[in-house]
Amino acid sequence: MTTRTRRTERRQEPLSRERIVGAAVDLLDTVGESGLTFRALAERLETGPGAIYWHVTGKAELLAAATEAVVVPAVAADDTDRTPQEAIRTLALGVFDAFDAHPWVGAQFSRATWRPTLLRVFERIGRQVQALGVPEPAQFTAASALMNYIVGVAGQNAATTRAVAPGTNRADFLDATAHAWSALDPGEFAFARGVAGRLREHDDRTEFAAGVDLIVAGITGGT
Amino acid sequence: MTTRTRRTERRQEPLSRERIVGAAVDLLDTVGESGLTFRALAERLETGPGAIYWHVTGKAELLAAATEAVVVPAVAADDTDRTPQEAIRTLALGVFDAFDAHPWVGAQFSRATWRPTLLRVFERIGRQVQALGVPEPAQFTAASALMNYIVGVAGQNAATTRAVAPGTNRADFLDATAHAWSALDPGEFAFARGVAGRLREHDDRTEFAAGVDLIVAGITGGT
DNA sequence: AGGACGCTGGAACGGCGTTCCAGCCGGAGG
DNA sequence: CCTCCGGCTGGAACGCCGTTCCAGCGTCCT
Repeated sequence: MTTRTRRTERRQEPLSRERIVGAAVDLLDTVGESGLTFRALAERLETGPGAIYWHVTGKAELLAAATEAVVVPAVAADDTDRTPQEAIRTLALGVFDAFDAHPWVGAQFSRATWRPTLLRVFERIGRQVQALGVPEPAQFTAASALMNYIVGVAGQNAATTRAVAPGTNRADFLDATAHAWSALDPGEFAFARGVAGRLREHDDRTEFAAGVDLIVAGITGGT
Repeated sequence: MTTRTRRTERRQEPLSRERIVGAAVDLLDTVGESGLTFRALAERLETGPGAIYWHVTGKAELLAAATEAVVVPAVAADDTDRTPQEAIRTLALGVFDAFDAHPWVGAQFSRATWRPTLLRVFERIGRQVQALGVPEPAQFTAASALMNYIVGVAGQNAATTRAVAPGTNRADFLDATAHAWSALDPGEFAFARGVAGRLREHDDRTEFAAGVDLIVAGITGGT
């Protein structure tokens, strides 16, 4: 039976930038940042490393494309029938959840190749700032502050929770951390020791959202 | 003249963890993150790569030690004779300036090896939060919010300004960015186009400090 | 039918982090 | 004084990485 009856699947579906970026996101999600390798990517796509370079220029562009593929949908929520405050909150939580689900994304925003993606986030935030009625001269500063807070704090949070070994649940991790803090030097780390117990009951996501609301309140005049 | 008259300089001052970390910081500052190589480090220390491993366990520990060497002095300012608000502001600007002077530090805080350093920052912030008179149940949340803002936003700012090619000055860079934004698609990037001109006159450091003040005001009750 | 070309994928290169180990060198013990 | 020993050194080597190169496949145009 050497004859192939099914001619339509020639060898496989052809390579494409989309398929490559998709496989890269998968690899980053499952094996982590160090697991994204041109060789591993080639194996998953059943090809050689060289073929990938026909579609992307190198690893930097690949990481940028993977970042964009994750972040852009997360900030593309529908705005209609929402107050600007609600829209900003939704957008912020979209970024937060995307960073949380794909811990490698936060690190990308500390590197140099993120610019187009960040500009998209800035644009969406800026439009809501306009809708808030912020006067034109203050719009740039207001949008910058919000964007820096959202991307910066969400990234910082993702870096913190990434320390959790995969498989352990959040409660166990917080328990272990609280225990470690309680054992710190009482002189040097008095404050951390004292608040160690609060670790168990706090909720990063809620506190992140509260921070967004606080900045929005500050922007709109605080009156 | 094959005889060595100077016997005192045997070969060099001996290797030590301190000297290695110092050279690593130098290398990171001058050549950037990709310039920190065990081979380059060995050459600068006039030794071989193997010798370095007697003093540090690997590159991860080396990066963590370099980060600590830069950040800890930056947050160790003298607190006496300051209001808590002033102390927090000074601390925040210390982190901001350290991240700005050593752009590779911000990226470290998105990775997994920063924990001891971050805890030191948290401790210092927490003590000032206590001094502000924040009630005990809210201290943890308040200190977390401040720390996340300070580290997150300072890191984000450092990543943005790092895009500047070394040698170009800030005004030229802002000019070029403003020009690029003005050329964006009017439909997709209406807001960014509109505020492009504001880029030239804004000051990241001042706006960062204003954000810190805003959060402090929110923490202390906002009355 | 034949040529051209987009696309493939395996081989190869230089450089990386890391490991290994032969040997140096200063001080403790005879 | 010599000898031995162990902390410390530094160069060689290993495996893996990103990237480049190129012979050849398949498809479409002429």
